[in-house]
Amino acid sequence: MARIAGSSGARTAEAIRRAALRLIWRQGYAAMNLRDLAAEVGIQPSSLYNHIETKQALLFDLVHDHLTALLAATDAALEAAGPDTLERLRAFAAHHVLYHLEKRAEVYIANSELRALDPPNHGRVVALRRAYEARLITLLEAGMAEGRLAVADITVAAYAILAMLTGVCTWYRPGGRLSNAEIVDQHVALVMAGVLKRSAA
Amino acid sequence: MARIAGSSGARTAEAIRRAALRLIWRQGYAAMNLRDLAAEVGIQPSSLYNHIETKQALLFDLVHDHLTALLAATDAALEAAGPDTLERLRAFAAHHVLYHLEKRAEVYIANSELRALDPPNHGRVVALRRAYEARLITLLEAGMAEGRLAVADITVAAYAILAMLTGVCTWYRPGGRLSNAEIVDQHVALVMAGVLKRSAA
Amino acid sequence: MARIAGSSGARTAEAIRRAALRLIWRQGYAAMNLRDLAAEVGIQPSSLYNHIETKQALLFDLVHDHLTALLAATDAALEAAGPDTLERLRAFAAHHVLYHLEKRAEVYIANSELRALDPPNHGRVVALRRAYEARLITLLEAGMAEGRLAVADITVAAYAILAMLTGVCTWYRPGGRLSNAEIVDQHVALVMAGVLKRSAA
Amino acid sequence: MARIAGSSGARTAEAIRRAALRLIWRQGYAAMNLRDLAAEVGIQPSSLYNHIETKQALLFDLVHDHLTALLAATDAALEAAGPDTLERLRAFAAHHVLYHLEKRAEVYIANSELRALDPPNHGRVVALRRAYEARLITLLEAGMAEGRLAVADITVAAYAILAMLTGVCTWYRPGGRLSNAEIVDQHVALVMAGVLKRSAA
DNA sequence: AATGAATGAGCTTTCATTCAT
DNA sequence: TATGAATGAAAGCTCATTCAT
Repeated sequence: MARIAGSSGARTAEAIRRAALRLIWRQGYAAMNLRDLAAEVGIQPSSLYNHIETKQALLFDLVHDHLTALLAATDAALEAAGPDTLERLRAFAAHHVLYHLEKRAEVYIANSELRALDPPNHGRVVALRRAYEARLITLLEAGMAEGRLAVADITVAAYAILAMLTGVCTWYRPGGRLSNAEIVDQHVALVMAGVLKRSAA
Repeated sequence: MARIAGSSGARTAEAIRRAALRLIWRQGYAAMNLRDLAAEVGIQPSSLYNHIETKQALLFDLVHDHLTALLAATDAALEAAGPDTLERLRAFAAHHVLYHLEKRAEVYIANSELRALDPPNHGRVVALRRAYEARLITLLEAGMAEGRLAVADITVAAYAILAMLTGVCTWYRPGGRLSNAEIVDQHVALVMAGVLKRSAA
Repeated sequence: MARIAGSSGARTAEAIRRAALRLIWRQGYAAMNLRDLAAEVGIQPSSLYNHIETKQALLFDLVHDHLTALLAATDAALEAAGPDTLERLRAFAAHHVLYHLEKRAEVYIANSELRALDPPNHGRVVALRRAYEARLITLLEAGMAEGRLAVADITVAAYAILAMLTGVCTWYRPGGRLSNAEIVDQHVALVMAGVLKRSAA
Repeated sequence: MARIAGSSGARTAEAIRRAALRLIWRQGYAAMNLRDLAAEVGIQPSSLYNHIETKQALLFDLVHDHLTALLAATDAALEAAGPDTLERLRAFAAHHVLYHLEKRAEVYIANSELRALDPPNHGRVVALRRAYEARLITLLEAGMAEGRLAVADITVAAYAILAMLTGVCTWYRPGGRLSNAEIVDQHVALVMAGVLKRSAA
């Protein structure tokens, strides 16, 4: 008899990814062990290998898939924001914060476990990150060219902005005092206040 | 690395701390192993135990000593800045960035290896971190009370600012295009632009 | 030793127990190391952990299982001896010697490695030992109450008898000059001569 | 200035022996470590080597000195008992128990840590033990020759008696319910009752 | 797809011992 | 006589991974 779709196998694979995400987020890649991962999923360690290639490949998949999805979602948000540079910048910041609020584990891992990737995987992931950062740098360059933004150094500003926006992952707890929208708005405001030419708001 | 000739105990202990700092920074606490640490110092793994209690105690010492030193240096910088709230805020931001530029390894470890501390050590370190964050929160509260700052939420602003300023550790490389002073100035400007009430600059 | 071909898990587990028994008997628990144990069984040291929890748990299992089996076998022997107190006492002594001749390793370990058990395990084993000693003490009390035994102090007598009977483990070598039956008989005779009231033989 | 007799050095050496005796008694030779021994004495581990040659030599000294002293004291007790075989046997048993009550640690170590001695040391100690056992065997042989004792096998009887008398070390606690004299008397009685020819008491 | 058993490499840590001071 | 620092060997145990079933 044929295996039904969404079968136990696929469900197990997805459970492994979810559990790995959580464990690596909390403990780090090196500190996570496959025993604990298997236990979390409710299978034996050896059974993991029906679904993953190696521990390293699992990490790469998680990071790679996250960055690919982030890039696609960002491009969609910029598209939706229309052609105006400041609108696109606001949209970038808002989307970044919101996405990062919702995918804290993925984000954290993609940032902090880069070093755990072996060289070939590392290269591919760094390329994706560069592509993402380029979205912001392009906007800052456009804003400068249009005379509507004022930053001393575009690269430094881009990294500072990304650091600030990403920082939300560190302290955010769902169900906290502030709504996601409030958090997003405040961060967008901080960014825009930091980069806008005084006369251009 | 070569054996440190005529190494007194104190010199070996310091070499261990320096090497551990570097290795944990690059690889993370869990991924660092004591064989490599010993090799870096030029001694046998068992000799480490003449100078450290355990790997865990070594991590705690590094984090604890860093946070204690940061707190002391920050208080000195604030003292030197005089009584004006905005001056003190600028001094805090400037000092934070400069200190973080110079102690990137310590900072990174103190931030990202908190989770590797066992519960008693974790508690003591978190208390120190809270004390440091309180320095900034106090300044923001004072600025708000004086009507010279405008932020929607002080806690969120504090964490966002700290995230941005600390982010410098991620990308800074000594000998890069910008001087430390330029990096500091730009970050101070970004912070002040973000929090100043428009009429109060 | 050679690899056990087609070893099922249970067979390996049993081989580990047998080898551990022998090694601990000869060298003591602290002096036995798991590398040697594994080599004796014909597996790698890490493979031991598919069958034991820890070295300490292995010791506890050996001691606990021995004492449980000894208690059960003793009760069966007493049952078979019928109701007469002196018959039961003879049966106890005979069974003790015979069992100890055949299980010298288990006995020795249970006696001399008590101190190597960690506190919780130690407590459980001591309770089993007390239960065993109580079998003899009960018989001596009954014999005294019936006026057929004469000992100055029942507890001292019980310990002295157990020490004497157990002492056989120290010097017995299978295939020696005396048959097991002769050794048993002589020890029973020594015990009975020591405790019988002169008029009651 | 000359070193005074009973100087700190000699006192340290004696303290080491006393502490080693206690630790080996409680934990066994293999489980005792020189760190703990040094701590017990109040010096650093490396300082032990001003007083002992090796851990192994320390064990040998303790065992050897004990057996030598035991032999000498036994011979003195037999001498004092006069020429009568039964008197000498009673004296032997009484002396054995009393000596063992008072030197429980030494006795235990000499019995159970034989296996921890390396071959040359082991041989020398076994010779001393044999010499001691020979004292009892000689008495039993004499008693048999005189027709006053009745045992099935002299060697078995000797080992059984020694096991019983030595067993006192296992359970004796100073300050217990019975006086040393009572314990001694009871054991002497058990021995004599076990070996006397019925008509010869 | 799942598993129990095995493995080799590696981990942190302990150990008895040495030696210059 | 005492010690702090060093060491090589070894300890118990964990790890990611393999493979026959």
